[in-house]
Amino acid sequence: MDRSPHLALSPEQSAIIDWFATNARDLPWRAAECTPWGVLVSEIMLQQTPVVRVLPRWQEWLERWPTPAALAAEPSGEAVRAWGRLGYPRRALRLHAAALRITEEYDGEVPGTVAELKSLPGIGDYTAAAVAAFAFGVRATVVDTNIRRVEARLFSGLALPAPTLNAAEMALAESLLPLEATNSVRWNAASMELGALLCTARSPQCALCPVRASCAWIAAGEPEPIYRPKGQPWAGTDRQLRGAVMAVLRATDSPTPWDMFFTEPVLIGDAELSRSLRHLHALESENSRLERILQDLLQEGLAQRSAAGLSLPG
DNA sequence: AAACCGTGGCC
DNA sequence: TGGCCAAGGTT
Repeated sequence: MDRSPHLALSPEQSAIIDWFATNARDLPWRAAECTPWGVLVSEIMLQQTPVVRVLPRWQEWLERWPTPAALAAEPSGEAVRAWGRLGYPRRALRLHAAALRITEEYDGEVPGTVAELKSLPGIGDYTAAAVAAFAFGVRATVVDTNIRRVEARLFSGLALPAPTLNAAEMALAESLLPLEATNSVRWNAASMELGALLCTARSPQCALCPVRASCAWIAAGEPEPIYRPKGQPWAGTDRQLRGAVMAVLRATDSPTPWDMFFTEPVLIGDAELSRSLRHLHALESENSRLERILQDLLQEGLAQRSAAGLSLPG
């Protein structure tokens, strides 16, 4: 009662936070007993990856490596292998590197400030703010794709946020962040969840939205997006080839003979992967591209070479 | 700044 | 069916 006026939430913010209180998903990294390490692992896994795909991997990781020190004690290749098919395996490598830094420089405790978190590999603006807010209760401006979309529609009347995060969006997000820490965390989590569950990129469920009456996008007549998102090609790309090679390396503990990547048939892993790699190889009149890909993977530390062939670092 | 980096599900 | 999308980071 009787709070200072400048600490008050706007009606829209109160409505979204109230909606979150009864509609939030029961995700394990939101549990009270979840450690900062658990939050950090979840945030890395969730980068560009749907929740449903993350859930089983996150459970496995936290059981196997309940602390940063536990992960740091194993070779990075184990992290990459346990990453499974989450995609962007560099995330696993960087998370392992972050665990090493946390173990050595922070006595095994995940740091709790945005600046410290951002200095760790694989942690950028979003993840640093998210871990600080959700694991430590820090007032930090969390801006992810969901929050950007919610704020673009609700306050800017746009169908979608800009192609890349810009200064105006950041300023808007900062101006909206509640001053009091607990409320700021609630706002971050609630606006993100609204974007994930109702205010979705396609077919938003406005009928269920707690702030539909004050939504600038609805008021404007739900205009179409101003731009056309750039699609990312896949078939025949380096990414597809890298993915196929990584799948082969993940599937076995023993090094894959180097020549096996250039000769047919590739009989490692399951049949689907074998077909995939053979197909890609057949498309190449030269092997220079595959050679380059393998060198890239070696240089990045996603793979290591030995006399016996190529394998995950171990 | 724009391109690159995996994967799979959905309409 | 295939383009779009998913709690981004790095160069």
